[in-house]
Amino acid sequence: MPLALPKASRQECDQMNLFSDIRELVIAALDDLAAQGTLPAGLDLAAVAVEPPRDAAHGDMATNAAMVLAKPSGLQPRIIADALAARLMQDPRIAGADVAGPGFLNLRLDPAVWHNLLRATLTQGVDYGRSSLGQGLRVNVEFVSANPTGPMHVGHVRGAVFGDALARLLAFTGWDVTREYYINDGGAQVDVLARSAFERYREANGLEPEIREGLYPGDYLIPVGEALKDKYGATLLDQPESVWLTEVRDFATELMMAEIRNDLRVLGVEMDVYSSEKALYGTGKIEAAIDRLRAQGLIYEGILEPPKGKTPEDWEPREQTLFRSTAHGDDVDRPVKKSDGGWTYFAPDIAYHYDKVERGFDALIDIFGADHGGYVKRMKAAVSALSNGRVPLDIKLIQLVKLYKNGEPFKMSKRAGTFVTLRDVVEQAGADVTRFVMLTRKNDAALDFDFDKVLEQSKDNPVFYVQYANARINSVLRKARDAGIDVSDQSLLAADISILTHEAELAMARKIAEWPRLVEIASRNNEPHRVAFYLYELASDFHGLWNRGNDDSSLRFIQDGDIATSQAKIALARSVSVVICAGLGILGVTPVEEMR
RNA sequence: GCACCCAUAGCUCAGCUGGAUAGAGUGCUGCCCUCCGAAGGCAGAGGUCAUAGGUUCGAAUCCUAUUGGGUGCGCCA
Repeated sequence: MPLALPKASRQECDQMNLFSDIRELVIAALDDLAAQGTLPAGLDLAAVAVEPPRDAAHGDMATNAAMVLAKPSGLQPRIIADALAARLMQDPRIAGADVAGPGFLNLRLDPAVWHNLLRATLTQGVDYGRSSLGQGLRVNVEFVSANPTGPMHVGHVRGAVFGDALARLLAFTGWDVTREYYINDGGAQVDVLARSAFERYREANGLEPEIREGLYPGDYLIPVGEALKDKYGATLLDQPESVWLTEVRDFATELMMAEIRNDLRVLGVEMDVYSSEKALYGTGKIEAAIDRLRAQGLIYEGILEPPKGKTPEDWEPREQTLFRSTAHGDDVDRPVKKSDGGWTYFAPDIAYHYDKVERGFDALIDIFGADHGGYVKRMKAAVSALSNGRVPLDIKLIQLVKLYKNGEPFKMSKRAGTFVTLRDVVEQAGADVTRFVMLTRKNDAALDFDFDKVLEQSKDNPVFYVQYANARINSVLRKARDAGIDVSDQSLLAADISILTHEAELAMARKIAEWPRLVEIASRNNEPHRVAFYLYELASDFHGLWNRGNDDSSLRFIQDGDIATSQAKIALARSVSVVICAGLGILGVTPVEEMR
């Protein structure tokens, strides 16, 4: 959902996004050309872009202005490009402007631009790249929302990490973010939990548990049974289910949620709000949400067509209460009541999302497992109807994680109780590694998680590679300090950075300049994985520069006996470190200063 | 049958919401340690971006169809 921003606020808050700065320069130049009559007035400049060129040999930045304006202006791209180039050359920041290819204008920037950029990076620290893109609007990110029937397993981890990183990314780009967990404690599965826990309670009282088919067999319920015994002694043993079900259910659910909160904390995820499905029942909230839809003529009694080609055997036409989701883009209308008159799961979901709309959020994001892909359209339809199209809902589907150990697939069986828990993963791989690796794929692609590879210390492990770059930089800082060089950010800022003129060093600065732009793109698309990939590239460039120092000692960061030069070069390294720390911060990964 | 997601180098994947000669890692081939850290470095080979059309100055990217894979499709959440 791209948002148009007034120029003034952009300049105040996003001081050092070079790409938007130069784009504004290009736009201003085009306005001048229009004022002079070189270009027709009133052209739509929205499609004018300033981007990094694919090949660095083409220059520092490229703009497509001449090509996108050729048709609406009725002029040849070459004519526009030449005029624009001449106009841009009047700005001190532009050192060169060459027309190339089909009409690209390649810009070379004055080295002082890069030097300013490095100073800005050091000044702003890990706030470098922060923006006002979200304009302080309120966004609700709902994620994890695992059923409170057991500890979190590895399948939940990716959703948790993704949601948390997305929340951090949005906060970094100017959104007011609420992280929310929807507790599915209103359905039959929590009754199953209660019955399973009750068997463990009998076990704690010295009786033989009967873990019947359909109950949860996992050992994690044994402590729950013991806790029940501590609370109730033997008093529930001879009671019928009708007496204990509600109490045991609430008790067990609460313990499971405590467990889940703990698991999330281990991963470094803190929720702002926990919402309960159960709490929606009996309050009239579900009825109110349905009535709201009814008032729009979107609720009716009707009979659904059976799915074609694959009709369930026990299918029979049945009149049901339906939500006319097709009026808001869905393929078929969806039932909100079961045949026994109770709500379907969809009804409380509608009420829950209505509640989020009512709480005043400007945008909603749901993070679902890929197996819930079938609910995307109906959920969007519901939010569209409930908010009169005001509140956009983006739903990100998280694909499966395939576990590997020694290159072999690692099978999980829920029934045998041998699933890999979140705790297992974090204990073996560590929270930082787990988080980073989970973000090295886009959310809609399946991800392989190999316990051996993620702990490997080599170049093909992106976590290590990025951390290693930061550690190297800190190693330089330590060495410089030992050599008596002042490497505080203040004194680096005071250093004469303009002596950095080597093409490799300016290329490094160019990569740093991409950070604010990358963050913006990642945020607009709700794609935190882009941050992880950028960090890998940044680290790779840094390692490359480091290695060139092996052959060309003038590229080393510490120049013996030349404090001024050393400080300038260290300022560059320190800037890289700042961006790595900012990026890792978005991913929720702790930067390390030393490899062990 | 329908909907959604996916298809890019031998393998695992990026690819900037339409830009220039499609990029990394890994694997393969060949070089390189007296070196701020070789847990590496440099270079090379490797592509019909699943297929066929369309849209336009320009398509891996957008549209249509087809093929192949995944997920889901009333009384489970």
